[in-house]
Amino acid sequence: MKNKVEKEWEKEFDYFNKRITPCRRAIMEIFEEEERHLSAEEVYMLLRERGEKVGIATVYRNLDLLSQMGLLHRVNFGDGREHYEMTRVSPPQHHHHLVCTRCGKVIDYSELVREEHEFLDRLERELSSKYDFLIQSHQIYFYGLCESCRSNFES
Amino acid sequence: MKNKVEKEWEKEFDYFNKRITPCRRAIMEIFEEEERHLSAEEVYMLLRERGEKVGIATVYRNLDLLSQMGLLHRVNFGDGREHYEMTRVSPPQHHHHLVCTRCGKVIDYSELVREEHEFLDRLERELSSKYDFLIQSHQIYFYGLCESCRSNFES
DNA sequence: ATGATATTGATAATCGTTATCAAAATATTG
DNA sequence: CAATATTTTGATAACGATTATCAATATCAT
Ligand SMILES: [Mn+2]
Ligand SMILES: [Mn+2]
Ligand SMILES: [Zn+2]
Ligand SMILES: [Zn+2]
Repeated sequence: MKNKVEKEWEKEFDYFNKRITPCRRAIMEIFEEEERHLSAEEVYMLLRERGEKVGIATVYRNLDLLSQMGLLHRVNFGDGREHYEMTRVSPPQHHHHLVCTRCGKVIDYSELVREEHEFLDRLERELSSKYDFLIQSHQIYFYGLCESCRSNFES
Repeated sequence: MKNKVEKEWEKEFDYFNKRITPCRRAIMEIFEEEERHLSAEEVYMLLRERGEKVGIATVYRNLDLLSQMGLLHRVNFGDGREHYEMTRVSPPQHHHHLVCTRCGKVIDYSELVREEHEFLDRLERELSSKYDFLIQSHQIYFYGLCESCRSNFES
């Protein structure tokens, strides 16, 4: 009886007619374990640490695929490379980002999600009708200076 | 009497101890005329059309400088290159962006700025104190499908 | 003018990402 | 199972945006 516990995301592969390859599974597991934003290069390194032998091109390909499937979120913090993070549905982990423009530090926040939802709902309705635009997702970025960058501020 | 009308942004160069070179002036004028998002390459082309002979490296350098000075906004629509737009203060033109994930089209919107301001003020206060983070700016992106991409949707 | 400093242009280098294409893995068919 | 079709992969070349280098030029302060 191979009653394997199916992970949430496994059914998505069926839906998209994609195979759950060792590489893809490993990438998903990495994002489940590491709870942070990872670049393609970082994912590649973590895969090798696990003993998975994969090419960097495949990592890029699969990060792309997983993003299109909605299993990962692609985020851009302005440092010249893309980062990815897991799309968590249970528990929901809707959040946005504070980005320090000096040191690049990124902080996740999920304050006022209720109010955000309220505001964005209204806004989305407004924009959808006015611009005939189907809104599927949104991202909010705050830019500024983190605590340590402010204290080390001499110039 | 050379009572030249000083532009709003000219004093910023004083403040930052930077010189108003022909290249920098031309770039600012381009952004004043073209009311759109321009990539470095596009700015470079427009400069050459004007007869300004400048190197592409100088364009990159100055777009960077002008952004740091706050005269330009740097925006990223996920197409692999940075774009810039003028920071307009009078009249204030605070706005955000709708990005079509299929064709890349970008729409400026400034709906519900009042409500946005209200909400973001609260949020900023919350975040500033909780994370000891000095917030200086923010950007909101909506991703989805534009009208024409939705109608041409067959697959 | 003289010397110090800032800016520029040409071009090489860097670096993240994508394209290519043959080999390997996996699914489908008979 | 065997034969065939399809998907996925790895190695590596190519690409494209951006940055670094460095000598030449322009501008500033004395
Ligand atoms: Mn995050
Ligand atoms: Mn805009
Ligand atoms: Zn910082
Ligand atoms: Zn579109």
